[in-house]
Amino acid sequence: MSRPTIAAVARAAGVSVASVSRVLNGLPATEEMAKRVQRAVAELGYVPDSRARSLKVGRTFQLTLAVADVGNPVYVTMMRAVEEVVSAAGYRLVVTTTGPDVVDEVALVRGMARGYADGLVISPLRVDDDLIKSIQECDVPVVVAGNVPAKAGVDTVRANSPKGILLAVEHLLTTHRHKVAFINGPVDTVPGTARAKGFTDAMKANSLQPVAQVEAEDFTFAAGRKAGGELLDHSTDLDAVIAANDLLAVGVMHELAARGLRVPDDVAVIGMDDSELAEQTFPPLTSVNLGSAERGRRAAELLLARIEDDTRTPRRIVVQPSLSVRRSS
Amino acid sequence: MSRPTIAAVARAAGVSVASVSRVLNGLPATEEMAKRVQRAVAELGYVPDSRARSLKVGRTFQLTLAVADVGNPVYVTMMRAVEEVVSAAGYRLVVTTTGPDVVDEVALVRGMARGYADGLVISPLRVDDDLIKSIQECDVPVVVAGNVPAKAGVDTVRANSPKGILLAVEHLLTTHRHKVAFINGPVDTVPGTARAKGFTDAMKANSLQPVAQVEAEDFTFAAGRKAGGELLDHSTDLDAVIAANDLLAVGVMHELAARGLRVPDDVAVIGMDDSELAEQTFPPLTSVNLGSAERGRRAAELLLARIEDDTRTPRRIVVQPSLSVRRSS
DNA sequence: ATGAAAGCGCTAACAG
DNA sequence: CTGTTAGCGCTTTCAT
Repeated sequence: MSRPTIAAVARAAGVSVASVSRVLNGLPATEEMAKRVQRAVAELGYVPDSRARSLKVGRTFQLTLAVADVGNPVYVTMMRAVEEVVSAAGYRLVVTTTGPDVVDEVALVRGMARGYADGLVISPLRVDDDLIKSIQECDVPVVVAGNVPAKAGVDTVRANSPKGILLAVEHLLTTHRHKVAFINGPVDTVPGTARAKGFTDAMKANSLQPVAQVEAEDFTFAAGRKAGGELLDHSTDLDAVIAANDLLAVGVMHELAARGLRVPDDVAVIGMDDSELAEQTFPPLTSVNLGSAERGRRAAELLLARIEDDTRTPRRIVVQPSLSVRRSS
Repeated sequence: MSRPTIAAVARAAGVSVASVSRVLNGLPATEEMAKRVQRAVAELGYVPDSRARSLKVGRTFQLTLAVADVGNPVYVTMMRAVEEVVSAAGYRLVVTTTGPDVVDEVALVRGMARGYADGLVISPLRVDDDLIKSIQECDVPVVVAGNVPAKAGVDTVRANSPKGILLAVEHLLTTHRHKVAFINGPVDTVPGTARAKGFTDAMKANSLQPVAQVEAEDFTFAAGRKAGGELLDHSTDLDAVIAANDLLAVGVMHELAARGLRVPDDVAVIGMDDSELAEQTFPPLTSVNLGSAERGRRAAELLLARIEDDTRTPRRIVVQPSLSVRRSS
């Protein structure tokens, strides 16, 4: 038994489909009319078909947030922020996972093209020309939470991770830590590149020589632990490590513990993202707050604005970092 | 400039829209025809409109997973499992958040009714008659990952948390811990109820007297910490605490540490869910594995099966727990 | 093998 | 204020 359509409701109420549609959309109608329609709707358990509706009006009232890995706590912060903004604006938010590969990101943007949602916020791990092209060609607005070249002409809101790393390095100096190592994620990713450069610059700016710099396989806990192992196999003389995100940081904290090194007494550890994990771990993790919540909020606002007016010139927002000092440093 | 439609492609290729549709859907056509269509598609950058398509064929090839809180790591485990199964079956998975209230859950199921997706896996925190009714009336299949009455006649896959708690209690006995307290989440939730009963039964079965039983405000880290504080304010003589999920467990671990109590030396801590957080925290958390991954997988399979055949009798799967012993106990 | 045309369920002119 | 009707973009008979 199939669902009732608007025609069934109209028949049941003894009115035209147009009138049903009007009542449902709050357009002017007599008391009497509204009553009849509402009763018929209730009786039949009628629910409008969102596809048909959006096919006609051209909008789905759905927005998509695409992230690389739902297991990364930084994304839950961002998700919460985006959700808050878009639902206040009357949109439903759905989240999808892209995975780590560009091709999947491109496929997502392409597929988004028609009908799935009215807009997309994407936080890509890797960016290439294909991705940028697919974003430009996408017929629904997309804003990227991350870094793409200015000439791409797309709305972006990104973090300032070099500045964030500078904050971390300076904090370490303040606490008399000079022998600092860096655990990065893959350098062929957008955040990986930015952080590699940021670390190098920050060290140079403070006339510090890096103890070591190791590249984890991805931005996960397991990779962090493994990279921490590699680091400690080679460099024993260090008193601080900065990790490219919180998951990585927690991974090295475990490896440190496994080798009998205490945090922060022997080695200070600083993460990045200041995600919920940072306060949940033990000791609580000092972490560079890259403004994930604000980035999510701003990205959502940008998206909403562009849906409103597609002709506005693309904006590039960068949100500034701060340091959340906890007990690991 | 609006997107090309199938009509534009047909015009560009000098063929009929029907032929374009056929080629795109892999139906028989001459080489020549296929070539022309494909070139036109490529030139115009044509992407089919999924709404129009699904309006016609009645399917969206999209499935939805609805969870209460994306910040709860147990859901990421489940999400990953669901994703794997449904994407292998050619569906796209989207995730939405319901929040903690039943009304929102109901609204979601109702709204799902037409056009958003071909099916729904929902993991409800709270269940009432309205929710069950909306699930039964929903015109797309929905399977619930959680506990609803058998008479509701819906596909479910749930955990056996009483059994899980029994495992935890027995493990504590083995390690000579007898003074055990329980931190539960809200008892007006599905998992809260099950776990309250499970704890009481497990203690009774082992002739143990609970030291205390406190109810946190929700299943979050912050609530766990707060509840831990309440617990420790009143009960000083305890050597183990079981928490209703990992987030809660980590919260009490922090409160324990704040009061100078060591884990596991002074107090053993056991969580539930065996989420990624359990191995990330320090010391790594012993946790009852409630089979989140398997539940996700089975739920997805059930959904797929029901989409295939809506007449099959509802199944109720329960997956058995195991204990992941780590260093916190 | 291909084209013409009907229609999926809905909204928005346009009449009345 | 209400009803009739033309499509939104697509797939799918039904002819050819």
